[in-house]
Amino acid sequence: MHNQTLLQFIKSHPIGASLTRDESEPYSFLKLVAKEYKAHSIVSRQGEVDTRIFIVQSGWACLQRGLQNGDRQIIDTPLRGDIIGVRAVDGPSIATLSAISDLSLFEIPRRALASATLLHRPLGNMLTRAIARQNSILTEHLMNTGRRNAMSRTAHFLLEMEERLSAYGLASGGRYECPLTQQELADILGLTPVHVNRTLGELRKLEMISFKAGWVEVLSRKKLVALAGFDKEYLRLM
Amino acid sequence: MHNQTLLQFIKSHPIGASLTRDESEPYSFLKLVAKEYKAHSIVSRQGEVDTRIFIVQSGWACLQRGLQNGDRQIIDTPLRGDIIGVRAVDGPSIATLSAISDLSLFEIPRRALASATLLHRPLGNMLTRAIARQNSILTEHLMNTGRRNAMSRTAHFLLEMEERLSAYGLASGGRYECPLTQQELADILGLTPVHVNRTLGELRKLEMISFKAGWVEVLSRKKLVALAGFDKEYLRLM
DNA sequence: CGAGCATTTGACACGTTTCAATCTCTGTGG
DNA sequence: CCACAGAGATTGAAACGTGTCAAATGCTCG
Repeated sequence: MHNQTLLQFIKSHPIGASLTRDESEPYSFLKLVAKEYKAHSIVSRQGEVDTRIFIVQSGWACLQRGLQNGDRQIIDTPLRGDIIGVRAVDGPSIATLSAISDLSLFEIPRRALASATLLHRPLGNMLTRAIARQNSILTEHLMNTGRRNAMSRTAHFLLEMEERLSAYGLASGGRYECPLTQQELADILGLTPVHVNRTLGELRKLEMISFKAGWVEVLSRKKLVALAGFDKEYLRLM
Repeated sequence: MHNQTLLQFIKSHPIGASLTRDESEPYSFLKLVAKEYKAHSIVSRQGEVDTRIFIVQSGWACLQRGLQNGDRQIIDTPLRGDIIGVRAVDGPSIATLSAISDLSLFEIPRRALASATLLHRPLGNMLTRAIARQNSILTEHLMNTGRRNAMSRTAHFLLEMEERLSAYGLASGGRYECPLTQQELADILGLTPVHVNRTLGELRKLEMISFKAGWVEVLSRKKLVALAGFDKEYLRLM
């Protein structure tokens, strides 16, 4: 099923489920229409004004910000259920949103979401919590680039992805599909593609992880968690 | 004046001012009491449950997160008007909140803020925007540690602080008080104190900035902005 | 089958860290 | 009011992790 109402979405969302008590559905008119994007296509460009809010229905998105010299940093890879595009003000976008894999997005005009918020209080609550969680994720990402070396940084990221995907049943037995190229991984981790390659090789040699043909498999969670200093608390949804 | 109501605060806040239209003040009972903390004291510890929300009235706060090996990353240095402690869930805190300078904080139980939100819609709106702005700041911080070298990273941070302080008239003529030690700067920038020292020395030699005796002065904004690739758009409040 | 992109590997360069010593403040007690 | 203690700032030399450049190999899709 590709289309649904916002209320249906909220109920199905890990954050929203616990918040939705009354069933008045005053804004069930707010239909969510899924829009499909091909892998590598651009949804919204840094610097351009875009007042839409997106919610990932399926696929891997990519939120990145570029420097003048052409370097870029990938801020996050939003996955199913993640909300994108909540900016404080009606100004140009801070980052570019694109599709890593084929991507399906719900699209809501910011204004419509704001009105819906006024009609249904838990929605605003949910929004706030969703952004607060993004904050946690960003914080940990910052820890990564600021204070962890290539090995534990990479390990940490791969564990985070597994945890986030698990919340939607998209990972099992430590195995998940990951369409990221090593170049993209580098832009996430603040490293060079070459060094990412060596790091992955090292992790493979230590039998901690396998990453090939678009699939990641955690071989030794224990070793990996120790190396990364990973504590999933920051990802908690409820 | 040290104490005020939440409504008064919102009206005086750059974000809130534009949002507050009706004057019904249904929650004027929500008194903000400023609490004073000595420099270097700890307000709230990483890993402990703390359901308070803080708003900086004056001074420099420090939000940091520690690694097992003892390293730490300073996530942000909240300044006047900044809101701290909005976490998605009632779990242990992600980071430690402490005082860099003498610090004055408003303190609100999360629950009280949530109720106030239900009574006065613009408040929730303001909260959302405040967190969204933190998100922008975090994003840029991530760019810094991920993709900028020591020189432009340092330059960028010093420009950001000037911009943020300016919003409250706490910087003028490119000059502002900055109680940060080089050790703390290092933990913000993801560098070593030694290297921060060399970097500041270099910036001084290039006549871009002066930083001594707790005061920062931008000597050549033009050169600094070019070096940092600084664009203040991400800090916009309204 | 070939084109083009992603991965892998090697050698070397460079930015940042590490370790250790010295210097400069600033506040304090005698 | 001066001397001292302790923290922060500064400097140097060497080590180390990551980046750079370039070439080779392996995939995947038309």
